[in-house]
Amino acid sequence: MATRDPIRMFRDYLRRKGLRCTAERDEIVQALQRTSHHFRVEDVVADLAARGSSASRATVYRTVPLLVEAGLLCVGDALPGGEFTYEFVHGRDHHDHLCCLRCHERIEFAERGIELLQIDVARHHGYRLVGHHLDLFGICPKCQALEQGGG
Amino acid sequence: MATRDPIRMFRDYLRRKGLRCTAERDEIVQALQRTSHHFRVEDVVADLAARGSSASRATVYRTVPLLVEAGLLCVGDALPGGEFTYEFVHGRDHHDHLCCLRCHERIEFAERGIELLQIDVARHHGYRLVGHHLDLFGICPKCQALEQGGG
DNA sequence: GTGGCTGCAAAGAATTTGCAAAGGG
DNA sequence: CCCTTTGCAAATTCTTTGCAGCCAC
Repeated sequence: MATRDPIRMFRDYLRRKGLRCTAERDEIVQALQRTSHHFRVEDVVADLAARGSSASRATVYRTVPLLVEAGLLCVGDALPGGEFTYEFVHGRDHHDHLCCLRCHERIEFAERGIELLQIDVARHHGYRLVGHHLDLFGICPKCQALEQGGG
Repeated sequence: MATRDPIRMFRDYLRRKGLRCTAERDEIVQALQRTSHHFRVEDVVADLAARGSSASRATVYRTVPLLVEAGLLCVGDALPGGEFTYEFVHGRDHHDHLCCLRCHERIEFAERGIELLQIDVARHHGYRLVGHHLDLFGICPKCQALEQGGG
């Protein structure tokens, strides 16, 4: 397994960018590993606070964009109020998402057929495909039921 | 051209849901047609204000989620500060994007096969599919050539 | 030793909400 | 008529920012 330590990956990224490796940044990455797979920034803040970490809310907010750029996080969908969800993508197989517009349930799926067609599209345009980002939006079964019941 | 009138599409949606067709909601859809293809909620608010529309900011915010669910709008990228961009989708004129990571060329494409598979995925999970957001990332032919030349 | 990083708390924005009045079906 | 929708503006909530001291390099 080539799964590398995410803390190390982030440090490598920071060094490449001439930024500094700090205890706070390490702690934030550790928090990502403890937090649920799909999470909000506030979840990380809460986790750190509960552990008595020295990393503050502001530092978390300042670090998240770096983590996204480093490839450790993906931006997910938005919650009412404009808050974002993120996904910790380190060391996991690629997958796409099916999201409920109502309750924001987030189902992961991998569809070989779609990926193959993507390769076709890229090739048709002469592109060498590197990656993709696919979100499907819809209404989940539960919310559909509520709808008919009189939601 | 099979493109249906978006106002009518929205009204149909509202009726299906037992919601009401109002002048304000019509005006918001009209504003979408005037606003640039990718826009922010505040752009719509500004457009309506400039026209002296009776639709207020609150109403716009309350209507946008309905438009997304109705399939007339797609959620686009997020801006710093948590603000969203939206995209006005004309019925079946929907398209996805193929982006070059080097030169940021942005090609639009529509691949029926992918869309059909998406419907399958959604159905398999019991979801009613409303929309999707797909970006392919790669290297365009020109940049590939430069690469080999010694980029 | 230097320049980036951090915490704190207040500022800044975007979005939501409550309530009474107006209007669609 | 009943129930949804609306406007207004305050409230809520997420995110950014300014500054002084600390710390990685």
